[in-house]
Amino acid sequence: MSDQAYHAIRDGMQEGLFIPMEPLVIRTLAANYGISATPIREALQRLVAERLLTVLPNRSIVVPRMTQRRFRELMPIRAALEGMAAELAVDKFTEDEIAQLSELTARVEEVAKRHDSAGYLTLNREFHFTVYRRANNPELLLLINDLWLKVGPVFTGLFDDEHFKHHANDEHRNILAAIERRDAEAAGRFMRQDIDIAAKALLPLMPLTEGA
Amino acid sequence: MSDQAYHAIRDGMQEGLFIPMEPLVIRTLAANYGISATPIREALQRLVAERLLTVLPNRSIVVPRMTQRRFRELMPIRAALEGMAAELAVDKFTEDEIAQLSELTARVEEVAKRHDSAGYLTLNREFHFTVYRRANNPELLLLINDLWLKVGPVFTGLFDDEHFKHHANDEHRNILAAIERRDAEAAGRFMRQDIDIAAKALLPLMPLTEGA
DNA sequence: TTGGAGTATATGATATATCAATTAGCGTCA
DNA sequence: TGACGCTAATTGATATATCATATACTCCAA
Repeated sequence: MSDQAYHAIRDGMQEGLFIPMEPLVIRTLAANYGISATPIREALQRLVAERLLTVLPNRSIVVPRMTQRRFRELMPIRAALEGMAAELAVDKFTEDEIAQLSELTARVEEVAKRHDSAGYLTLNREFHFTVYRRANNPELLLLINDLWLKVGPVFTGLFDDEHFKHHANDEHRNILAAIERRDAEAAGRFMRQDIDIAAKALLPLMPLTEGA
Repeated sequence: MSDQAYHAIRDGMQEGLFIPMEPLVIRTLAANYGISATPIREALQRLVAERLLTVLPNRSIVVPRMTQRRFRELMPIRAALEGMAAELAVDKFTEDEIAQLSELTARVEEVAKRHDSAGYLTLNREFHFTVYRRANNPELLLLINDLWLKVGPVFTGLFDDEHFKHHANDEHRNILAAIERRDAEAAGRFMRQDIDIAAKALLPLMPLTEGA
C-alpha cells in the first residue's frame, strides 16, 4: 500500500503533477488514492528521507522548486559520478550491447530531429542508464538514479533551448564512438560534456534561489 | 518523536549496537524507547529509504552486513566525491581556517601515535568534514555524509591494520600541506589516496559477499 | 486601519486496534 | 528422522481515533 503510494507520488512528481512549494496534504492524497492516511504519510516521509521532498518549518511537505543554486551544486556531482560510470562501463560492453546502444542512439537522433521533447526525454534516459548499468556498480547506479529523480522534472525544458534542440544527440554519438573504440577517458569526458551542455540549456529556466 | 527515534537508532547503528542481519523488531524498540510503534516504524522506514537499513524478503528490517563487494562499489564513489570536495575546498580556506585545520591535524597525530582508535575516529571524521564543508556545496556534503553513515561502522577496524596504525595521519598531513600551498589537484589526490589506503586496511575485515 | 485575542478548523504526529503475513511449535505419518 | 499439516504466536502493515500544532476567521480596541 505504502509502496504503491510511494511510486504513484514519485511518478507524479516526475510528471510535474505537483506544484513546487504547494503543500502535499496527507488527507487529500489519501482520499485521492482511496487509502488511509498512514501509508500516504509513510510514502511522503520516505520521499523526504530521499530528499526528493522537503519539510517546511510549518511541517508541511512540498516538492522543492529547483533553483540555479541547488542545480549548480548537483551538476558537478552528476558529472563526477556519471562520468565515472561511463569510464567504468567502456570495457564491459559486449559487441552485441554496443550494437544495441548504436541502435538506441539512432532512435534518439530521430526523436531529436523531430524536436519531440517527450520522446527525447524517454530515450535520453534510456541511453544514459544503459551506459551506467553497464558500469556494473549497483551502488553507483542507485546514486545516479537518485540524482536523476532530483533534476528530472527540469529536463522537460531542454528543447526550449535553441542551441540544445539542434545538438541534442551530439554527445551521445561521441560517447558511443568512444565506447566503440574502448576509450574510457573519452567516454567519461563526453559524458561530462553532455551533462554540462544540458545544464547550460536548463539553468536559465530556473529561479536563482528559493526566494526568487 | 519519530525524529528522536530516528537519531537514536541511527546513532546506535554507528556504535554497533545492532547486530548485522538480526531483525530490528518494531514492538521491541518501541518498548525500549518508551513510545508507540508508529514513530519507530517511521524512523525505520526512513533509514530504509536512506539505504542504511535493508528490508529482507520476509519483511524484517536489518542492519546490512557490509561486504567487500558493496564496499568496493562505494569506494570509488567516495574517492570521486570526497576528492572533488577537497579540490573545491582549497581556494575557500581562509588563513585562520588553515591554522585551525593544522591544529586539528596535530591532534589527529597525537591520538594516532597513542593508537587511540576511538579518539582517532572522532578526529578523523572532524578533519574530513572540516575540509568537505569548506567546499561550500551543501548537496555534496549531504551525499558524503550519506556515504560515511554507510561505511562508518566498519571504520572501527582501522587500527587492526599494522600498516595503517603507523601511517594513520600521513595523508591528512599531505592534504593539509596541499591546502596550505593552494594546490587543489594535490589535495584531491591525497584525499583519494587516504580513502584508498583506509580501504585496503578495512577490506580484509569483511566477508566477501552476503552469503559468506 | 491595524494589531491582538479568542475560537474554529485544518493538518501533521502519535497511539491503539485490527488486519495480513510470517514464523514457531506440535503432532502425525512414512 | 524428516516432511507435512495445523494451530498459535509473533511481527509488519494499515485503519481509525485522538492529540498537538498551525492556520483561518471573527471581533474588539486603539
